[in-house]
Amino acid sequence: MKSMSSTSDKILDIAQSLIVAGGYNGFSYADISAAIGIRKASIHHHFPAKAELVAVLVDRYTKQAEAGLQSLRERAASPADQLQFYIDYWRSCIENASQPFCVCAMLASEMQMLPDEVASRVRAHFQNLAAWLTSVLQAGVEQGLLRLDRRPEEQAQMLMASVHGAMLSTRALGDPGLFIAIVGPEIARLRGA
Amino acid sequence: MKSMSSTSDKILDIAQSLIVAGGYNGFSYADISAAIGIRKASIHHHFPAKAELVAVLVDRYTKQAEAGLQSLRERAASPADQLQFYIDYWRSCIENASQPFCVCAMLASEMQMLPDEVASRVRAHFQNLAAWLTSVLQAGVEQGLLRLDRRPEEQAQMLMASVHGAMLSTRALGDPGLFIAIVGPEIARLRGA
DNA sequence: CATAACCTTCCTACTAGTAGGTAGACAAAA
DNA sequence: TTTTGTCTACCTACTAGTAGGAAGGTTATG
Repeated sequence: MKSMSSTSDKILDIAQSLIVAGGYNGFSYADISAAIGIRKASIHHHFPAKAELVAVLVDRYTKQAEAGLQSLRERAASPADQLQFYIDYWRSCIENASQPFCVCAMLASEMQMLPDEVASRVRAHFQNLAAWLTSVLQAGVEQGLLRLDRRPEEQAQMLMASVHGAMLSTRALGDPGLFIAIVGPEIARLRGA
Repeated sequence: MKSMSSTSDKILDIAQSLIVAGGYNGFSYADISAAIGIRKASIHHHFPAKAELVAVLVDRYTKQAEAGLQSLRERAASPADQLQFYIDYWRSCIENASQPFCVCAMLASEMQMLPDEVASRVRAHFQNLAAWLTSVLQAGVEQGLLRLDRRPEEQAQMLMASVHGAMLSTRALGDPGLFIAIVGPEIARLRGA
């Protein structure tokens, strides 16, 4: 059994952290090469083109996210707790700086100049996340645990925007605590103020 | 009387629209050159280095924004109306595609790899905007026109995040109507549900 | 007035360095 | 032996930035 991660996984890991830092145009094959001690040409062996690399990366990210959200749904007792765990996940990512921004949020800002194969996947992730939030909010309403003043799908979009906007302000102002200061009250209000 | 804009203004105009589309690393002197029919070297005459160009651009943007927000404060009758005009401004920018994203929000996402002279100015813009929103919310509370369930400065950060997040979702999902669908209810709730 | 000096703006032509990407050799493993 | 992964060496296109000069206007001086 080889528990070490494969080269292509390492490439994707580094590329992901570089994208989180600077977006699609903010990294190069040379950066990855330097980070994992492999030649540029070897990266091209695994991922012939940059657009393809990022498309695979977003696919992987979306799958991981979907699995995480799904398991959250199974483990967390109530819809309210599911929301809480969701934002707690991001809070810890931001506070320990392991991943201070969502890959797809980062790429979404550059949407207009992303290769089609990447842009469509980023859009899909937004749809997935909105759908998950919608269904959690919906369930919360049905169980009488959440109080919404809008339709679940609208409220889901509002919440998603709040989360992404909070990441942006956190980064712009360099204050890790700002994320939870923004998103926390939003969740609290949904719980029924 | 010369009503035509100067070359350096044209350079900044184009650079701004290119940054809105693709961020700091998403444009080059060659792009500007092609857009306004001037050689690259001539752009370097006006702005010796890219970091300087963008720093000047952000200064100009911040001044324009500050002037706009200030005049909004003087013209709009109530704090509630001031908020409404603020989001209406962005709604029209997004709907007619004249400027579908805030320059500083775009740059903020790349914060970690921005030259210092740019990063500090972007941070300043976030502080300015937060301060303006805070004071408007504060005034709304004092006049009994707005109902906040948090301190004005917290509520201002929440609103700012909502606006930026709404821009991001709008872009990611390619749905211009999404902006107002997200931000509208947020304002409505502040007005007192 | 004439003219010399200067300043601004733009140009052509260039540099060093980096981008993504390719060709082919080599070694090790299946 | 064929496949897989890595390498060296290279390519073309593009990056920011520089050197030096031409054209035109402005200002100072004779």
